[in-house]
Amino acid sequence: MQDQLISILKTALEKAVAEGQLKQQESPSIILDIPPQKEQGDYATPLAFSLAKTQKQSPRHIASLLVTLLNQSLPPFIERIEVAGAGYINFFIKQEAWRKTLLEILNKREVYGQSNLGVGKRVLIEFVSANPTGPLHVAHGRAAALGDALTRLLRAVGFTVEQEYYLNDMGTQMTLLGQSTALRYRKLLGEEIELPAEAYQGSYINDIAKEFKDKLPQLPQYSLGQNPSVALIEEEARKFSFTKICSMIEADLQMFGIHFDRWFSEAALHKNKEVEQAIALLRSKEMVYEADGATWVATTRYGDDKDRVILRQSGEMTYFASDIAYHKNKFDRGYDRMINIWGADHHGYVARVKAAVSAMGYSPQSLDIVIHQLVNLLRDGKPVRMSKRSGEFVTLREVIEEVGVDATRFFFLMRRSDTSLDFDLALAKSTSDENPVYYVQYAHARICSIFRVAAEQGLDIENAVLGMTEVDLIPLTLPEEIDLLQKLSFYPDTISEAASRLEPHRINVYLMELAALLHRYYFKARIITEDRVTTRARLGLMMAVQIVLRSALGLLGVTAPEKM
RNA sequence: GCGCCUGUAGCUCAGUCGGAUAGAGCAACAGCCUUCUAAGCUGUGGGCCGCUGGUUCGAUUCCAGCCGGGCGCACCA
Repeated sequence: MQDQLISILKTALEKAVAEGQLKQQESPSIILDIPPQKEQGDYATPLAFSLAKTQKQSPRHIASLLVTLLNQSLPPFIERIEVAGAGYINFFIKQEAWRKTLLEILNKREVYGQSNLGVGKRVLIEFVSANPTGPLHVAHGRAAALGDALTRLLRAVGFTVEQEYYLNDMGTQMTLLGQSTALRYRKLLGEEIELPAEAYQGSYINDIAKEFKDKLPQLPQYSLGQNPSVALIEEEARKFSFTKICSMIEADLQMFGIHFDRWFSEAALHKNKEVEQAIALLRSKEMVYEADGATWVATTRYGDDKDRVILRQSGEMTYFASDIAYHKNKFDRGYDRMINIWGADHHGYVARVKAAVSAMGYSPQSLDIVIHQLVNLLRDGKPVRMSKRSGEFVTLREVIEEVGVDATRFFFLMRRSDTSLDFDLALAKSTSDENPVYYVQYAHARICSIFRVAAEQGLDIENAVLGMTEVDLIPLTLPEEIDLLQKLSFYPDTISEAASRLEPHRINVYLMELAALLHRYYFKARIITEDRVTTRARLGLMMAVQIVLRSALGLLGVTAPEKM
């Protein structure tokens, strides 16, 4: 519908130019709005205002000129077009047009709303990528929900999307992890040991150490009756803990409904000499220099605040060196787009990574870095204190176990990612009208319930809807019905917008609006009436709402329950 | 001090590629269940869109400066 309006407006513009009524100019982007008042029509465009300046004519004049031209060949779905206010062009749509939309939904079913904007394009989306030193906590959950919803959105508009988790499986923190487990292990054996402050403290380390204790005797040193060295224990503990924690993380994600296509190992980058190659590439671009005993990349040349070290005085590589190699690897895999999802605590890295990408000769425009702000976990409005140092943080698993996958996902996605998020556990769990998840799911369940009652009365829904034509939908004339139809017709636009702006929260907002209209309608009118013709039309409408609710919930990874 | 994000109703937030009288939920108050699920619906009140200036026919939206909040500013990960 919107596309058609835009295209007839374009035609009218061209005509006006051809007839000399308007000067030739760059075709302006045509914006369609919903007027604030019903009397102002179904759609409106402020096009005349934006033309007024370059055309040196009053908006009102331009608007009436365009309306005259539009009226010369009015498409059948338009009732009339008016000039309003200082120069708005208002469109009044015939009801039959809405009926066409409904039929389209009933025909397309779950593919309604999808488009092909991204067909043939491959996207790599990297998210979560938490260090494998402990279980995922709530902030990772937001990243996980976001990455997965973006994946679903991008797939809905035709992109081929791969999900990847970058695994920091080497370096200081892995050493520290091994030491932490080893210390706990030795404590279990009765040694008197103070745990250093920097060691990982969580109780999960203790659990891992217990398992480790059972496993360690299998080492050859033991069978030979020798005592293994501390270094060996730490090395074994590192490998063991890493494997354990990775499977913990994977299990948590699986519980959350997320399965990565690829776990990308940082260690593999080093093993395959890719870090060296990336540095060599930068060297060839004369981006690398030595100073103060370290090796630097001149990222300031590409807009970073300061140059960055890649090889420390000690001879060790920094993580930034791996990151450079990782991004080189991504670009070399030939994706059309790459998306990274990072927490706000990493936003300082955006400039340096983009700089490194540019410096290697790749296009930084192909890389989107989505930053999400942190999560404030609340219970009944009061903050839940978290401290990673003491190991007392709320894990994603705990949240999911307490409030469920659906509510957790919905809450994480409800807000724009660059605003901080209040997540109230008590609210997410409550089954009251304060809780938007249930509000939306209830709308879906309600429709299912209507269908069950209809079925009891011998109405075959599928049959009733199958082969429906416009004529069958004529009974849909209530304002609440038109509102629903109109909202349904915006679904494809909502998806494209959410996908192109990488903003899944637009789907949450849409869902709440659609659910509100459904609930309102439910109280205004009975679906199943004595009148077979009306009943059939209304069932068709309910089916369309159900299809869209289910589809939109699906984009968020939230289920659409049949019963509540 | 510098950088990024943010400031909209009492609270939590939509809206912002400049456009008509700025929206929703919650909270408050007043109503609605012999009828397809009341996890719902209806109504009322509630706003210098942080402040100041600039650009514009028009600014909550763009720009600059200030003020407040969050997060970063390592040869840490």
